[in-house]
This record gives sequence, C-alpha cells and structure tokens, in this order.
Amino acid sequence: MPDKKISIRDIAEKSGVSVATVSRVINQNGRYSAETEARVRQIMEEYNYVPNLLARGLRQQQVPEIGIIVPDITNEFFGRLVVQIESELFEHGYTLTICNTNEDRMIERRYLEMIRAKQMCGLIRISHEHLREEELIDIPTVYLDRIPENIKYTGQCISVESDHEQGGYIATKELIKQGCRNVGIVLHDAEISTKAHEMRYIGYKRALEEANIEFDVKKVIRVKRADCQNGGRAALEFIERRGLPDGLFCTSDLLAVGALDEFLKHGVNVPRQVRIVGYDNISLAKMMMIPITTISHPEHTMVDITCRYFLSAFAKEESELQKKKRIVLPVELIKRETA
Amino acid sequence: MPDKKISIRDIAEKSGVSVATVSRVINQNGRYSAETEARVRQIMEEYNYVPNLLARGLRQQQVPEIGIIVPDITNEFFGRLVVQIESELFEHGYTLTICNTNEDRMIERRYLEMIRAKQMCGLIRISHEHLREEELIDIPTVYLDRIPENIKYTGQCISVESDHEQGGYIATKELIKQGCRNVGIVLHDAEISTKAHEMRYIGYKRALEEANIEFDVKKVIRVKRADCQNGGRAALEFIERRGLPDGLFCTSDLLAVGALDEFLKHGVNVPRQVRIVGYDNISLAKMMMIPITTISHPEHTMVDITCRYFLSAFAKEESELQKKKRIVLPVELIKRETA
DNA sequence: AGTATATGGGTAAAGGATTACTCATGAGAA
DNA sequence: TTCTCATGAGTAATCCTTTACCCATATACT
Repeated sequence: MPDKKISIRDIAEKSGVSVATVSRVINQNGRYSAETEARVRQIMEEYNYVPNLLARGLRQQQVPEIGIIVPDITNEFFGRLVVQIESELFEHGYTLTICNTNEDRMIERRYLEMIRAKQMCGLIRISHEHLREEELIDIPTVYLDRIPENIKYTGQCISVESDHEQGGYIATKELIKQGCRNVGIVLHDAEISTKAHEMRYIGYKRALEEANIEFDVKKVIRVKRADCQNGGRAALEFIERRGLPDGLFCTSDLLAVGALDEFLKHGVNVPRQVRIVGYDNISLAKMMMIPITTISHPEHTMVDITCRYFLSAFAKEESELQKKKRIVLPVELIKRETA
Repeated sequence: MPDKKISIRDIAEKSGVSVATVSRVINQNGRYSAETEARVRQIMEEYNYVPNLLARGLRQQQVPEIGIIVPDITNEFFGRLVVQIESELFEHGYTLTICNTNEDRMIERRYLEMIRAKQMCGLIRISHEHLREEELIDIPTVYLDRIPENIKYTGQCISVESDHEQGGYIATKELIKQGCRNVGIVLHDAEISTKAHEMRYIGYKRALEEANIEFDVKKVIRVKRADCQNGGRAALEFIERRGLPDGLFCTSDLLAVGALDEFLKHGVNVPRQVRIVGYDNISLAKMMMIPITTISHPEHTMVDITCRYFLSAFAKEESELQKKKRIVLPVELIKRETA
C-alpha cells in the first residue's frame, strides 16, 4: 500500500531542491541540470510520487480531459466510436470522460454542468438536444453523428456526420442493380428527433425515381422502434397482406435481422425471392446464417476528424477543420449475401 | 455563451456576503439566514455560477468519482454492467470514470496512476492483472467478475463474481435432463488468465459424473477465441470427424451461435438431433432463428452489491459487505428453444 | 443584572502545483 | 577589468474552495 500522501513539497525537501525545480523536472521545462534531474527522479520513484492533477488543473485553469455525451454506450456503434476516440486521445495525453445519458435530457444537462465544473477542455456531443444559451460551454466542441436541428456554428465547434441520404440512395440502388423492381422499405419512424432515417428514406425515393420505378406507399412500413421484433412483424405484414417485394431496404440492421429470420421461417428464399439491404453494419449482420448486405458508417474517419480537430484546437493551430464547420462523410456499401 | 469565469469570490462580492457564507449556502451547511440564502442563490443563478470541482477536490483531498477498469466496453456484458453502475452512482452524486484497457496491462497501469492522481474515491477493477504493492491504491475497491488469481483481501476491498462452476453444472444438467447421454463441450481455452471457462468445464464434468455418464475427451473441443467462427469450426469438427453429440454445452454464447448456424447449414436439426446450451445471455442469443438456451449472469445483483459497497464505505458504515470479502453469486438458466 | 448559549457571518489558512520574477554564478566579449 | 548573457535554481503569488476559529448580537436562564 502506498505511503501517506506525498506532495511536491516533500519531494523537493527530500531531494534538497525547491518545489519549482521539481515542478520543472516533472514538466520537463528545462532550467535544471542533469544531476538535479536524476536526483529528483530517483526520489520521486522511491516515494512512488504521483502529481496531484487537481492542483495542476486548478492552477492551469484546465484539465486535459474531454467529455463525451452519448445516448447509450451499449449501442454497438456508439460503443465503438467511444472506444476508438478514447484510445486515440489517451495516446495524446487526454482523458475521455463518458457521459451516458440514456437519452434523458435532464441527465445530459447535469453532465454538461459537471463538465464545466471540472474545467474540462473539450466536449463531444452525440445528442439532438438543443441547448439554451447559458447551457453552452465555451470549449472546443464536436457534434458527432447526431446533430441538433437548429445548430448554430458559433464559437469553437464543428459537426461530423455521415450522409444518410446517400446511404439510402446507394442501398436502394444496389437492390435495383440486382434486378429488383418492386422495392420495399422498413423505416424506423423516429418521431422525436433523429432525422437520419428520414434522410435514408429520401435517398430511397431518389434511387427509385432515378430508375423510373414508381413510388408506392404500400411498400413503406414504418415502425416505432428499430429492433428485431419490428423487423419480423414488417416481414410478416409483407408476407400475409401486402405481398412480397423483391427487394427490401431496412433503415437499420436490427430490422433487417428480424425480417430475414421471419422470411426464412416462412420459407421465403433470401436472396432469391427477396433481397435485403440493412444499415449500420452491426456485427450481428455478418453473423447471421445468411450474412446481411448493409451500409457502413465512416466510423474511422469520424473518429479521426474528431481527434484531429481537438488536437489542432488545443495547439491553437488554425487548421482547415476549423473553417469547414459542417462535415458530411460518405458511407459505404458492404456487399454480403442478402443482396 | 457563459460570461468569463465566475468564482465564489465574485458571487460573494455581488451578494454582499463573505465567501464563507456563499460556500455554506452551496453546501447547505447551515449558519446562514433564509434571506441570505435567497440572495446568494439568486446571484448564483443570475451569473450562471458553477463551483469549481477541482478546487473543492483539492481542498477536500477527494473527489466523488469512481474509476472502473474494464477490458472492453464494447463487450455487451461489460457495457451493461458499466451503464448500470454509472447510472446508479450518478444518482448518489458520484461520477464513474470508464477506463477501457483493451486488455492491455500497460494501459491499465497508466489508468491506475491517473485514478490516483485525480484523487478518486473508489475503484472497480474488471481485470485479472496482478498488481505490485506500490501500484495498489488505498481506496475502497471492488474486484468485479474477473478476479486476480492471488488476490489478497487486505485493505478496503471486496470481490464480486458469479459461480462459473455452478453455471457449467446446471447447463450440462439441463441437457442431461432433456435426455442427452452424449454431451459434448466447446470450451474457450483462455490460456493467460481467466479461470472462468475452466470452472465451467469442471461443472460440466461434475454433472456428467453425477449422472453416471462416462467422461470422454473426444467430446471436448478447445478453441483459442470465443467467437462465431470457432463455434462453427467446432460444430464442423463434430459433424465431419468426431461424430454428432446429442447435446452440446458451449462455454460462451458466441460459440453457441456459430455452432448453431453451422449445424443448421448442414441440415442438422436443433434441438431434435443436437441440443445446445450457451453461456452469458448475450442479446444475440435470443435473436437467432432458433433462440438459444443459455446461462445468465446475476448482472443486476453484481451491480447492486458493487454500488451498495461503495455507498456504505463512503458513509463509513460497517456493513455486512465489508466483512464478507469474497462474494460468489448464483447464475440462472434461461430456457429457450435449443435445449 | 450577569452569565451562558445560539445564531449569523467574517477572516484567513490550508490544499498542491505552476510560473513570473529574482538572483547568483560563471563564461565570453570588449 | 568590466559588462553581458546564459544557466540553474529559489521565492512567493496564484488558482478556487472549504473550514477551523473568531466575533458580534440577541435571547434565555439564574
């Protein structure tokens, strides 16, 4: 067990120098001789000394820590984003503090206050929540994946998202390319906030139009939650009432998984009778008995841009990222066996 | 955007009282009149003041923050644990700081140093890593799920884990109960650290022995990683070379998923020809075309005990938890359609 | 009346690190 | 020799809160 708490003062005393010198050694700020450094380092080692980050942060009015507001870390996509950002920032000496809101705006507000109270130096928000003037924090901010509707690009911030319209478009286009002329869609109808699925829907319609396929509302099923049950129910609806499409675009992989299972259970051959394209590239998609063709987000680029933005902002560089405030990234079709 | 930084001093000045009084109001420490309180609160509101937690922590030599060392937040089981603990502790005024190590011991060490440097008040470790004396931190600690082999229950700590041996036992027993006499096992052979799967194996053997079924090494397949591919490969090995068992215990759900898919692809009827029981109760297990029977961890109890331990430790209560250092919790069979 | 106690609130000392200044010494230049 | 400047290192202020201690005033009790 470590000894009682050791401060920089103790180290200074034991190594016969002033606290200023010890501080310089810790921060490698020059202004000390090699012997002094060796002595100080040895004492620090010996007493297992770790500088108090609270004191340092208090003095510097900042802490190398970035808060990330995330709706649900359990969601695979968000989880992967968080882990990648964390590890990248950690390598550069920054800590990432995860604030899981569970989609609760009050919790988000409390977390934002905490981020301010802890003098963190950066903020990432995956949240549609619109904030009041006084809730904003004046630190570099990245709006990631979910962007508030009436976002104002004032202050130090950028937004990074993927192109959902294009995603819906290329998914549908792939189905058409495979010969489908009767393309349905299972659409997550996120009432409250997220426009993402609506954009995918718009892309779907654009692809249809471009191929001169008449749009048919009968082929559109809206569901309230994007999960397997609803995917299965939608498939059943097609089977029992609306008639089988030859292609089906599901705006989320979970819907696709549920639909696929349901089709198979009813002896519908996928992809022979119905081709399916999902969205999000969750790991489950490729683990299905028939691996699901899907759209994948530019995850790595999103992470990369986010981290680069912070590093350049903290270095007070004027990078090109600072200028281009709104960044929309292309998505990618992952070709597998359902389409 | 909030105004320039406001300190308690500013608030004191603007409301015509001393900083001590403002501090008392903030901390509701009595010693002020109702009018004073109202005035101070109003000024704090008006200036959108948030106390600096670094200064507070520095002064109090502690911060209401608990660090959690976790191998991979992306893993569904760990993710759920973390989210539940976070939300429970947050309700009691504590922050949870997630330290994702990606199974890298150097990263864990760096995180531990950070936890010490930030004066956090509690620690949760999901890690087999054995620490040297000087790496230990003298704060309440919960070893969760993964327990270092030669753990010493000195200082303020408890360990909370589930009973893997019992899990292996009831999984196998269920198969036997369903009439299987020829029960195989796909075993994650975690060389380095985790004894969990070995314990499940021991439980498996105990169930066999109890039912007077002769143990047969031919029915044991060890794999290096617990993923779908390996599950599939193991199933294939049974199909092509070793002969089909009538029951199969997979020590992880991912193995079970892979095996199930492979069996189905080869026209093996599950559960008619082969019954399967998995382990961990991941969400994928119930989403399969044939939902997989599995063993579920006492997740909620683990979370509950962990949080209760901290709350009582911080309140300096002598709870019964402090005494019973090693806590082993029973697991549960989730009956579905593969067994 | 005189003393004890409760109430409301102020003063100033931590708490640990950083950093602007200051200073002594020695080397090199004029 | 004298002046300049680089080097190594110390002093003390500062960051913002909490809190031990102190001090009036008012009330209550012999």
